[in-house]
Amino acid sequence: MLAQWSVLEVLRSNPELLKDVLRKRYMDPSIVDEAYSVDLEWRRIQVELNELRHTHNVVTKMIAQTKDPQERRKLIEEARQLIKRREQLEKRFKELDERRWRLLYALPNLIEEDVPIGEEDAYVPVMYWGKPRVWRGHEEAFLKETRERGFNVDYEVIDWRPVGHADMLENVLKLGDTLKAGDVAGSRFYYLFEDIVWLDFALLLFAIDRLTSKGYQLVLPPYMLRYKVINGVIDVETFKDAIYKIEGEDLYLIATAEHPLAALYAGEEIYDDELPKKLVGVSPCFRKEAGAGNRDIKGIFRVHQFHKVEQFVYSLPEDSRRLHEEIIGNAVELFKELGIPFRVINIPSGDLGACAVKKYDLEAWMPAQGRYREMVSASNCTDWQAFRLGIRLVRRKGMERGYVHTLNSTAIASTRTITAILENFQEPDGTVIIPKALRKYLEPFEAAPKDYIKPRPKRPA
RNA sequence: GCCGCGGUCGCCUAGCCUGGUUAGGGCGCCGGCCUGCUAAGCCGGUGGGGGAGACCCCGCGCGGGUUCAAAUCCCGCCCGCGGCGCCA
Repeated sequence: MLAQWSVLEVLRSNPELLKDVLRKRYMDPSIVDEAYSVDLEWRRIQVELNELRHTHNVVTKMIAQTKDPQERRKLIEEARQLIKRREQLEKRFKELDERRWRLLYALPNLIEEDVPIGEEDAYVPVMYWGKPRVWRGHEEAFLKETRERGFNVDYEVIDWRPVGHADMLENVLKLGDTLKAGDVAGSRFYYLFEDIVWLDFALLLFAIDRLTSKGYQLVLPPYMLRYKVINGVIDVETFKDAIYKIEGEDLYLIATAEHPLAALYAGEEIYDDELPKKLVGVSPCFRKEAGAGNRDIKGIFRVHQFHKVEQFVYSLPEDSRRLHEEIIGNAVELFKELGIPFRVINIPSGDLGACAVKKYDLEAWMPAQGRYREMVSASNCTDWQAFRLGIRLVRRKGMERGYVHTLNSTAIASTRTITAILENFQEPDGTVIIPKALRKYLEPFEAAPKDYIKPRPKRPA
């Protein structure tokens, strides 16, 4: 009993606690009872089966040493009888084993003590930053989200209502076309043109530059993964609602670089002196958005594909809390540099993904919508992914074994960040001021915009 | 896509043809002994699971099959290397 998964340990030692976790996540806790009894039965049968296997092994070895043909025949007959019994038990064990794995795979991670308990709206803001522009009509809602939550956020009241990002793209700047994209690919797809495309790449380079400067290692991962791998990284819900499958092949499009980055050390052992391993991945992301219904149907806030720079960290169990603060801190720095007003919230138990024990979201203020919207999500997955992917930790001292912890956080998601820029840096005449931090990444290109994006009379292409 | 060869413990490798010792050896790593210190040397450990424990089971890319018995034989798949073909 060496390397053990924390959830399995709790299942065995304190199933009531685990049931409580499920309840806090608004999941059916009865699965815990089932998993508990199946695991118990599985262990019991295993003892029995191992004994049978042992006696059979003993007889088999005797056969090998027996020269006398008479004696041999007798032993072989005895072995045959043992196999009959063994096979019956093995059939039961196999069923039980499959059922056990299904149940274990359905269990969510534990929950960190400081996670707010409740459904979606029970989130707790932990910081606000920037001086949001608040249209007069949104002032009340804004104060509700700030002052009433105990944060006195400095803001600027404006009398003109900013144009929403979708209209900005489509009708003011005329640098996006979701209607044509709808014709050729479907809703939630888009064409972007000229300045917006430059902006997309500049944002990615900006995030990559900042993170690699901090020592994060740059990775371009595969954009597709096998079932076995992707199943180790995400939970059923995400699978169902987010993942595209390649027809006729055992391949799935990644919904984020987190998936292939987590898989990078699948089935391997990592020595404690190599940790933490900090990675920054860049990739397109493909999402079905199956559960989204008509939410955010306009524009490019919630789309089937976008680019993202992702932070991913492999850590020692005792360091994962600190590194969780670090990666959300990195995202905070990026948004401060961009000058986009935001807040960070602590996601409540009911809204946590199954893999995470704790999650922070960074939400940007959206002046046209009059509310904060998710830009970044930072999760501490502890050993949940590592267990499923078999990423072991080996401690030099005593060669003790366990599982590493994994953490992930968005750095920049291109389209979402663009929506925040289009709304926050919009002037009354429709011009969009480009954040100074991006200048460096636009400078080398003659055709790229530098200081602002101007409205156009018509779509450029 | 086709043909050939290969995949063994953290890494390298033996074993496979010809089924049956405890999967042997080297390196690395951990612990101990020795030592004034270092080097060297010696002993043990170094995949997963179960059991309170003595121990036991499983594990040779993955999944099946044959057999009393499979790393070894057979079938399918995956991956790698070489060759051929095809394509940008």
